Amino acid sequence: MPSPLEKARKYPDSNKARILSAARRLFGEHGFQGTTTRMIANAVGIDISTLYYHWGEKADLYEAVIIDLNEGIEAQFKIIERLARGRSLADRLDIAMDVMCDYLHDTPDVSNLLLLGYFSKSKTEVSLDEKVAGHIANIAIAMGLAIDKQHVTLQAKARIMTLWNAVLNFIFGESFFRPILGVDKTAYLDVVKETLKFLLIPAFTGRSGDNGSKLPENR
Amino acid sequence: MPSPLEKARKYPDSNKARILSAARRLFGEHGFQGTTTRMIANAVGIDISTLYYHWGEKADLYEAVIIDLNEGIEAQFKIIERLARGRSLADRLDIAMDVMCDYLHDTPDVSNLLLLGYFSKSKTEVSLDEKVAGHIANIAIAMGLAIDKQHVTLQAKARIMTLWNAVLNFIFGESFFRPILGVDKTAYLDVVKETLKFLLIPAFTGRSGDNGSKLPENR
DNA sequence: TTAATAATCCATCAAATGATGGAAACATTA
DNA sequence: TAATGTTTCCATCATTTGATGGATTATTAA
Repeated sequence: MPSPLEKARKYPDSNKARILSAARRLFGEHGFQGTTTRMIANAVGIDISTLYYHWGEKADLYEAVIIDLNEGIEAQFKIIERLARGRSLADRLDIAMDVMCDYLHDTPDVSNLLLLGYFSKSKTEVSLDEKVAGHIANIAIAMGLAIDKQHVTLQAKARIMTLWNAVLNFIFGESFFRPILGVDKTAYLDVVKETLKFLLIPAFTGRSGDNGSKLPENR
Repeated sequence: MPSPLEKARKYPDSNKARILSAARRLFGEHGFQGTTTRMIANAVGIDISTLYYHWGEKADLYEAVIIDLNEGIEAQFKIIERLARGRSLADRLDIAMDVMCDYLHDTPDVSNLLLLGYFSKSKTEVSLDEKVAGHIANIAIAMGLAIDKQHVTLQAKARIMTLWNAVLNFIFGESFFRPILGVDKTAYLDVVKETLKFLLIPAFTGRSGDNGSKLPENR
């Protein structure tokens, strides 16, 4: 028996799938509380009762969105692991940063929902923490900072968490941060990558991360 | 004529001040949408109409909270600037991290409200961006990365922003991140400081940030 | 003390919101 | 075609929420 999510993914033109997609975008944009079922139904162009028919109550729909989201992230980590295998630490860090930044920039809902999930104290939450703990461990292993999931040091976790969150922040907060930096949309992603590598590379490899910058030092 | 905020600060036992204080905590905890005027009035132990009498509509109260908040942050930056003056870059970075982390950890509302402000797309917002741009520039100058507010490079801004946000994330998301790291409340702040310095110091000074760590390498 | 001002509460409104029952339209299968 | 199951919408409810008018109490000034 296929799960509701599998059914929705299988028929992306169905109303059920469209509801999930619109919910993902709107929950990411306005948060759980800030999104009404009417907003979602409106975005799809259907009546709210159709929404309730397919997904049950609002919290259930939100949960489906989060689960869907996590599966996408896990797939992305598999890609990183494959690309990074056999490379040097500096290369692995570089690859991981690029892949993550590109992925999150292309699917901004992910950043939005993850950050809102971290910070919302509401009880009606899927257990995001276990998922995230797994993600962190996966990166640690892919980067060669740990040999398996059971042996990730506190320090490695904290450092990965910092950088992972930094990407999420820059993507989610683009409309806030980009005007402050005064760059256009394409330059923004480059600045973000460069900044994160500037912090990341020397800390982990002991060499400077300033070389190789393609950005002018103006402004 | 004193502003409403000045009046509230002058009489911290007045209901007007108590409303502001409770609003700050609750807005930080549940966001603007997730906080009802009844929740705030309830926390203070008064009727909602008293709240409306003192602060007008909900958005006005929220605005007062944000303004109050920013003045606190600015005061904190003055402290950093005073402590950092004349020190070496490595020392300045170290001092800035310590002061910021301690301040934000003691007043977690600040992190909560700032991050929610970054990420909420609602229109009813005070212009936080200008304030934050000013904060960033202030840090850049205090750290000796810029000579004045008009000459802060794009790179310096982005780097400071990253670290500033990292602190906010760790404080706001403590209840989410601390279980993942598996440390107690007091150790958490040390891990955060150590992690940020690990990234910060070598990137800016070219030397390793691993020495001087007082944390065991276990787990 | 008295008049005026400030602060508080009670009752209530209108709008928005989550949610549901039931009828109608559509699709599938026998 | 007839019968059955699925999907959609209309109408409607009960709550919640932001907000206000007006009466009542407390405070201050004359």
